[in-house]
Amino acid sequence: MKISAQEEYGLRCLVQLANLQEGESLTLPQIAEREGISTANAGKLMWLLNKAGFVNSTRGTKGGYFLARPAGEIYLNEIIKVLDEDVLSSHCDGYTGVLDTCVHTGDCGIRPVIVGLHEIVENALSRITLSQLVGSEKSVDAMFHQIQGIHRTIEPQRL
Amino acid sequence: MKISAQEEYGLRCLVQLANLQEGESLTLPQIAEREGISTANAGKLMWLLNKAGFVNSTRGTKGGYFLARPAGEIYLNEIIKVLDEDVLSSHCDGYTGVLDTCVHTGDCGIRPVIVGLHEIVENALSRITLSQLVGSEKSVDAMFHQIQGIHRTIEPQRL
DNA sequence: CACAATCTTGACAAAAAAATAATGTTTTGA
DNA sequence: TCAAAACATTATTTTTTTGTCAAGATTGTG
Repeated sequence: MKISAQEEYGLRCLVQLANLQEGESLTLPQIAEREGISTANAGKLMWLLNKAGFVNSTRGTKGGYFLARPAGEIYLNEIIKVLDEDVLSSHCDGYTGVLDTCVHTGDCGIRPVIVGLHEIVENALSRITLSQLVGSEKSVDAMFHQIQGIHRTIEPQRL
Repeated sequence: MKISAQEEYGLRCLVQLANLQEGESLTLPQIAEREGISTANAGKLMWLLNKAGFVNSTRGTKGGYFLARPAGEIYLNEIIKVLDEDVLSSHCDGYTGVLDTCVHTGDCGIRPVIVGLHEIVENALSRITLSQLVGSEKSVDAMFHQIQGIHRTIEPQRL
């Protein structure tokens, strides 16, 4: 179970915009440089996020991207759902092996686990807004664990 | 965030073996048929699971696969870690964009969220054994939610 | 012992995802 | 008005993930 490239980079681009002051915006080359991705890739991601209503843009010189809503009102579960194209709702159609429909269509012992995991993740993400990701790693870590009620004994560090 | 094909099919194959009585085993064609996947694919998955120590096999006529340990002693988090190749530990090296290292190596605001999500999932999976997946969908669903302490108002159903 | 059933393993092909390229449209300002 | 800067959209290429194939190795059976 892992985060896709689209989720990772899309979220990171949004955090960049969440860092801006009212009235400011970022161009594609600026976003691309700040995240270490290509301008073309940034363009595609922002196009997606624009279509989904998370960001707005203005064209022409002095143009750029900015959040369509206050960062404090954008929850991570909404973002992930768009960037991941709501993968749960098509799960059973996606793993049918060589057949047309999954052999476990009737009564499936692992489906509750898949659904349950997604519920858990969705639930965790639905408690976090974009604005809560703008601080330092340490502060975000503390926020996350406070909200989720998990306690850790070691310091967060590079993986 | 989604389950990979390897995780899905690998887990399903293990559940098939968990259904067996002591002394029984399943051949690759049998596993393949029961899961609706090709024999070749089943072979690859079982090879992986064998290497990881979850199953044992005997060759020749009357050969086949069986669990290396009692199903009640095999936890889902161990299985997923093998089938997913422990993706968390290489996360930061995997999303470096066009650069050699991630721009957020020093202080990263979203890393705690990624790590935290994996902790949550890992924690949920570490409470479930293979033997708990052998029942009906309804019973597995009840088990899952009882263990995780989550309550749902709607019935589980096909996605 | 020979043969058939079975697992093992590495190479290869197909499909999906990700990234890039190309082309077009809009806006600003000299 | 025209050129430059910027976004918008679709097509193409590249990379990664999945799945398949084929040749080899092992074991049981008659």
